[in-house]
Amino acid sequence: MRGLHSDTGYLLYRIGLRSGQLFNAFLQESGLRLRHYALLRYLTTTEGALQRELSARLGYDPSAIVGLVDDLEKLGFAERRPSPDDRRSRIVALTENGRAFLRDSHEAGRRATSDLLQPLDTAERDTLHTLLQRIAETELG
Amino acid sequence: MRGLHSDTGYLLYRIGLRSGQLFNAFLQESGLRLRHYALLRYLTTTEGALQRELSARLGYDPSAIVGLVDDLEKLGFAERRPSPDDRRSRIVALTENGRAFLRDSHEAGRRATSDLLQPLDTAERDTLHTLLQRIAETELG
DNA sequence: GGACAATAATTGTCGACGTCAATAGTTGTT
DNA sequence: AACAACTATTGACGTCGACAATTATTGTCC
Repeated sequence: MRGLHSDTGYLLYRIGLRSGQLFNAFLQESGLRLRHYALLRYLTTTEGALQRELSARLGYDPSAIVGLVDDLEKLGFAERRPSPDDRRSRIVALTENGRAFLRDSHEAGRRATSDLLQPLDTAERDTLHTLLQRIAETELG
Repeated sequence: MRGLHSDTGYLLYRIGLRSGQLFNAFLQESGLRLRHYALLRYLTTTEGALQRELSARLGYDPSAIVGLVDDLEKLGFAERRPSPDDRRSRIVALTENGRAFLRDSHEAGRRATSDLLQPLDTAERDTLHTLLQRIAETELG
């Protein structure tokens, strides 16, 4: 029996942790964390999303979404709007400030991932990305 | 600008979290967690390791190693032996019970990873493993 | 139409985790 | 002999992810 590094699942766990650390390091100066950033970037794909939807798509607990949107609202990067057809729901949407922040930080974000994938050449990175996306589609929805 | 799922680093982060969850689920009945399991499996690769060495190889803080070895000692899966040439150090080694536990749980462990990698065929799993190992060598030592 | 289940957001709690500072005991150096 | 470096340990702190409970609102069913 060999060490755990022979196990793909464990490698994913370890490298995933490291990747989160790199993301958080690049976000540090902005006062955001990876989860805020993920939420912001998800908002770019939609006009506005219910918190419920954010929870499902990002894989965070609904209770976690509350605090994240609170923080983003305080920074002026996102806002809650009342839903026209359901007074329970609130629609979360990017603000202009949020869009500007994403534009400015885009390069730094790419660099975080690029650091991690440094040992791989371009073709290998593509391969890795494709394989991971297949897993993500099945496992994370 | 697209969502974060287009970013390989973020995918690694998300899938890594999921992998850790699957491992912990399979370990639940044994009372261990992924970190204990990783330590146990590392011990199979060596006659005995200083806690300092475990910290470096597994990427856990030295203070975390203390608690993990405590737990494993209580369960009888590992033991601390005095180091002959340095009274500061303790050598951590697998016990016979520890070896038996690893034998018994080996299949379940493989299944946890196999579940996660289900969307991939054998060749793709090999490819993924190779790429991850390249990253791990550079990033994790 | 009225009772009741289901849903959206929120609050609070809990254990696990990663990081860091501080300490005691031991060794190496000069 | 004095002092720096190292090993294991303890303790503290903030973050993170999972869960239970609550409030307000909507949908369903008889």
